[in-house]
Amino acid sequence: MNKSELKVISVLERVGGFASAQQLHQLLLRSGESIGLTSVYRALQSLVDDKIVDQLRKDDGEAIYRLCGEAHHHHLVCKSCGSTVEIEGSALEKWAKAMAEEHEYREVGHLAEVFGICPSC
Amino acid sequence: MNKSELKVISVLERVGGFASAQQLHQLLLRSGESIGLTSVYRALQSLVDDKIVDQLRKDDGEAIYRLCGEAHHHHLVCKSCGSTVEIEGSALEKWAKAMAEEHEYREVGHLAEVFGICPSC
DNA sequence: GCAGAAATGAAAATGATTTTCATTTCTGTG
DNA sequence: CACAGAAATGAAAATCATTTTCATTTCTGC
Repeated sequence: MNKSELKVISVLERVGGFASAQQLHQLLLRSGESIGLTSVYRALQSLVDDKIVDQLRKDDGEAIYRLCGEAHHHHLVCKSCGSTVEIEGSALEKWAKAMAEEHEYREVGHLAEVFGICPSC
Repeated sequence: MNKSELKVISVLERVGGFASAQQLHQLLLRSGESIGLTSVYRALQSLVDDKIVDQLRKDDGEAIYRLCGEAHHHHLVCKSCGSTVEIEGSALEKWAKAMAEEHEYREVGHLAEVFGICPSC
């Protein structure tokens, strides 16, 4: 855990939700920290790898990040307001793995989202 | 509905699942069609606007597309050659339903694909 | 204190996607 | 058919988030 990662974690705590790498960089600069955009990306990458930060994609493809202590998981996305809830996905992981093994696929990844209308919409 | 859109629809039918714009372009060229990458992007954009095609994002931010309204099933997609295998998804269906109920979401649907490298690649 | 390792960031590279723009194809009309 | 305006096409350039490179700085253990 190096300096950049600590800075990024602290700004993510302050934000309390999703933010893009560029936004986080701006916020850090504005609050007086000295850090390069490169280091923000590197820190985020490493935090994502360590499963300290959760990364997903906006519709336009830009990555957004938030703190998340949990293991790999998926989202329940509201079709109406766009709010997301983390959901538990171990059943899904098992399924994806089993399917891939059954057909002898290598380097397997998966993609899953559940859509619906949230209670408040 | 112009020529490019027809070509893109026909290749999407052939693929039967998700594919990126670049993959679709390659497939079209390989099957003897003459079409520019620009036109593939333009056609996809317009088909997405018309809700004929679904667009989503892989983890790396690349957009992938598939025809809407295809019978509901899931695929194991080869990242390298694009070939697909239909896979059994009842475990997944149950999972999606359970997650949605747990969070009181209504009108639930889901998307799931498993990616990997097929045995022959 | 010092050598080697790790971290840093500016600048260049990358790669998907979008835009520009000149050219080609289509469409309807007389 | 001819012809004008509209739509479609695609090559090349532009865009933009992200990654890589690489020279420099900071750390670490001895």
